[in-house]
Amino acid sequence: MSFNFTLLKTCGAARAGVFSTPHGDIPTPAFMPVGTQATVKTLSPAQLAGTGATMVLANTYHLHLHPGEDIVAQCGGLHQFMQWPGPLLTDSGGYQVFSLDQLRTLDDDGVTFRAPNGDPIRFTPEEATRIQNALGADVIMCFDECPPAKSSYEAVQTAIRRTTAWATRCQAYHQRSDQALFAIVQGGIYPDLREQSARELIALDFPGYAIGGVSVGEGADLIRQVVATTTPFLPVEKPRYLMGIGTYRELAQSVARGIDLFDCVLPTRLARHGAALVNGGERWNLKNAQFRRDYTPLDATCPCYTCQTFTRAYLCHLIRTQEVLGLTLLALHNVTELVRFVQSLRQAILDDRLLSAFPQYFEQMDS
RNA sequence: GGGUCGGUGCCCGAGUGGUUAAUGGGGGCGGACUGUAAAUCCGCUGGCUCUGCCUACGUUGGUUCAAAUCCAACCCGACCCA
Repeated sequence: MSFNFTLLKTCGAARAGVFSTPHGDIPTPAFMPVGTQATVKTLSPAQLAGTGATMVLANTYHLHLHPGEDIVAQCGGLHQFMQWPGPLLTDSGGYQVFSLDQLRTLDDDGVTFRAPNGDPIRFTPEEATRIQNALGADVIMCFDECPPAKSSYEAVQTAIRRTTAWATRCQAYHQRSDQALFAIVQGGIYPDLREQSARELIALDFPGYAIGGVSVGEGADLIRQVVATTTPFLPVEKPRYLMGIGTYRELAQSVARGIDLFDCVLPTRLARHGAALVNGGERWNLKNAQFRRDYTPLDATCPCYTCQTFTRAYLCHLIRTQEVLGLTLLALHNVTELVRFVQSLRQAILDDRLLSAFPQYFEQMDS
C-alpha cells in the first residue's frame, strides 16, 4: 500500500503522526502552501523546499483550464510538470463552486462554470475525478458543494446531500491506487448537518477526511465551533484535513482538536500584497512608512533567507517600487513562518505540552 | 520684434459662466485579505477656532447676482516667422 498514516503521539485530541505517500512522508500536523496553477506564486521549487514545506496543493479547475490535464499528463504528471518531487494534493474544484458563485450554475449532477473566455466548463464528480487522475497528485479530493457561510439550513441540507452523492460517484470513478481520494465533510455552521455529513461519508470508507466549507465568510468563532463539532465524528486512524485555514490561532486550536493537515493562500497572498506574517500572528504592511528606515531584519529569529539576509528597509523599498523580488522574499518568509509554526505545534504534541507551550492561542477555547 | 498655442491642487491632466475645494490617473498615508478570476481590492489626501469659515485654477484689474471658466494688461513656457 502506497499510503499509510501512523500516529506517533497524542496530546488530548491533538495528534502528531506521519502521513506516507508515494512521493514522500509528511510529518503531521503540517501546513501545505497553495500552488493553484502548479506553482506557489513567486517561489521556485527550490525556494519552496527551503521553507520546509512537505506537501503542496494545486487546483483541478485552474489546471483543467490552463494548460489542461492532457498537457500535464504528457509531461509525466503534475510532479514532473511543476518539478515538485514531494507530495502533492489537488483540490477538486469544489471551492470554485463557492468562490465563483456568480459564474456558475449548480444542479444535482454537477456544476457548469463560465470560464474567463466565456466557455461553459462542466464539472461533475466523474469529470473532477478524471481530471485529478490525469494530473496525478498523491491526494485528490472529492468534488463537493461548498455553500457560503450565510446559507440557510435547507440550502446546506441540499449541499450535504449532493456532497455525499458526489463523493459516492467520485469513489466509484476513481481508479488509481497510487492516489488517495479524500472526502470532504460539509454542513455549514449547523452541528447536526456536520454530523450527518461526516457519518454518511465515513460509511463510504475513504482513506482521509477533510472539513470543507469553512473560511467562506463565517468568522473565526464559527470556524472554531465547526471544527469542534465535526472532529469528534472523524475516524481517529485516518488523516484529517481542515481546508483553507491559515491563521495562527485557528491553526493552533484546530491542531488541538485533532486536525492533521492545513492549507491556506494567506501567506502567499499577503506576501503579494506587501504584508509579512510576524510575531505569531501580526501582519505587517511592509509598505508602511515606518519601515523605510528600519535597518533590522524582518524577524531576527527566523531562519529563512529573507530574514537572514535583508533589512526591513530593503523589503520596504522593493515593495514600494513594485520589484518582483519583494514578493518572492515576503512569500519565502510567510510560507516558512506558517510551515514552521505548525511544525512547532507538532513538536509540542510530541513533547506533551501543546496547551502550555502556546497559551496565547488557547485562552478562548472551550472544551 | 511679430504670430500661434499654453500656464489647474505634490506631479500629470479634465473642466471653458452657477450643487466646483474643483472628474481621472500617479504619488503619498492607511486598511482589508483564510480549499487564489487577488503582484488585488477599499478608504483618506488645501488650511482652520470644522454642522461653518478661509485660501485656491500664472499675476493684476474688469464684466456679472455669480468667474478656473468671459474681457484687458502684464509675467512665464513651447513652437513658428523675422
